[in-house]
Amino acid sequence: MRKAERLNEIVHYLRRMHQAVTAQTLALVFEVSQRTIYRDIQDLIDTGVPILGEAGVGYLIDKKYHLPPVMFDADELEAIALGIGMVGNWTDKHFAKKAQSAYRKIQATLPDTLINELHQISTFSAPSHYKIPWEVSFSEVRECIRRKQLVKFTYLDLNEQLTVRIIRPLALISFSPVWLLAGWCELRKDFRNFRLDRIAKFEKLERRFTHEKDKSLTTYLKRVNEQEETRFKGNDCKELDSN
Amino acid sequence: MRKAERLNEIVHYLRRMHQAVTAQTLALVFEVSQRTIYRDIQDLIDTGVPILGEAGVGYLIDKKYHLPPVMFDADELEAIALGIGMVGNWTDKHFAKKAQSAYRKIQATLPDTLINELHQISTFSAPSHYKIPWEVSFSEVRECIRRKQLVKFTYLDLNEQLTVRIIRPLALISFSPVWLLAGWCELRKDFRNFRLDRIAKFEKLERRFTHEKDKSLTTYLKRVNEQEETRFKGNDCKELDSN
DNA sequence: TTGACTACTGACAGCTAATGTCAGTAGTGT
DNA sequence: ACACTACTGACATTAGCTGTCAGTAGTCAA
Repeated sequence: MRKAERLNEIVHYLRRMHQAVTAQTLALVFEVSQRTIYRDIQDLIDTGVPILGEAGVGYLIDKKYHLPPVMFDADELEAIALGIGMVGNWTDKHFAKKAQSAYRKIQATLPDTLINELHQISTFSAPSHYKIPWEVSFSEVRECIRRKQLVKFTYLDLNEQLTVRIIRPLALISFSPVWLLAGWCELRKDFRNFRLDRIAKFEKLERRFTHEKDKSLTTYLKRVNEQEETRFKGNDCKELDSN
Repeated sequence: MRKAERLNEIVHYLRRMHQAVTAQTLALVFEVSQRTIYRDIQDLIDTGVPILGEAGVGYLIDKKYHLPPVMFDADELEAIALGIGMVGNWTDKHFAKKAQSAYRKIQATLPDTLINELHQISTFSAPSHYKIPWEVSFSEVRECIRRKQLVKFTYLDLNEQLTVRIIRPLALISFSPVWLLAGWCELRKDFRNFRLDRIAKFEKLERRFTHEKDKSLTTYLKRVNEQEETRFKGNDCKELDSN
């Protein structure tokens, strides 16, 4: 069953990438050897999937390729419902509402057989008492990220030092009881994380910033991944705090 | 390669036929045993293809069940993605996989305009260092809930007392760093919560239980809600532990 | 032109997962 | 009651999937 699944996934993967994808990338994503990817691609082409391979470039799929009808299974529904619930418990009202409306849209398309499954869902998320409250508006921060708008705030670091920061907001990261705002700090000229619950006097600045590769989210995530790989586990949350 | 191809062909075959097709027919057409057909159909259903099987009749595919002809907006997509991420970080591998595959199915139906939004998602969930590990298999517990199968285990309560419990498992509840198994305790003749990380020697019993209203999840949830309303906030997790 | 990067092929050993057989349970329609 | 069907479990066999290694050839940029 592994192969059949993978073939499907490869098609989906290629469809949602807009650029060429190399066999090496696919091999990493699907955790198989490149040789296997080459065989898979060949099999897909043999069965009529319009994949184009070019040496030195990678693979491209013709978007027009038509996919078979698909539905969620019971487990997938349960996973989605749980995810929606967690979002509701860990973000703000606005975001929770969006999660709910997405969920309703999904429900609306379900056939009767699956609606019954919904009533049997037995995995929930409860609002946690461990939740650490924050002052800044979650949705406001998200808006600044979207609009590439510089933000300014005072930050109380774990050494209880107060500093004023101006940063390019890049992402909000849920780190269990706390939320982190990841950004490029204009003061330190480097990436930094800030705990939402330690941010005060949050304000949007008029100034927007433009995409710069070495100050982008992609670069940041890449760096974090590299760090993860080269250190042992068992650290606590403190290390993620900024200074 | 035979199987992957056959799975595709079966879908197309069922779509062409407008009446029910028996497993025997499929077995003849594809020159495999009926047993293999049954397995294939199961695999297809597992991946979300809406095939309906009826004893005495045969198989039908429902063409209506194309996935959400639904338009999500950018926020909804972000909320779903975040939820899926949280599920991945807080449950087990099996469940996380299901969440992922659901997400991919949603992605597969998105029009190009929305696919661009996916690349701009900036709200994530990081695997938490606060996560408290548990011994029992998350998926195994879920299976017992589904199958209404009694379970037995030893439980270490917060007073460090060890007891052996036999319960009707009703639901898994995420309570931030810990997961709780909610159930009807056959020993105490009442509803109880058990922290997954304090459960040991988990075993499924042969005996199944039948639905009894006053021992059901619905009743339990109703009771919890009533309790919530009549007490103040600020309690910590201890109260949810059982004894 | 060179060098880096890529697609692609063949061979082979090891092993995973697909398959058929058999035997049984349970639902459907006549 | 009966024929017909979907569906499940166990088990031995083997087909085919996989990784590794080694090599050819196309693409692109400097």
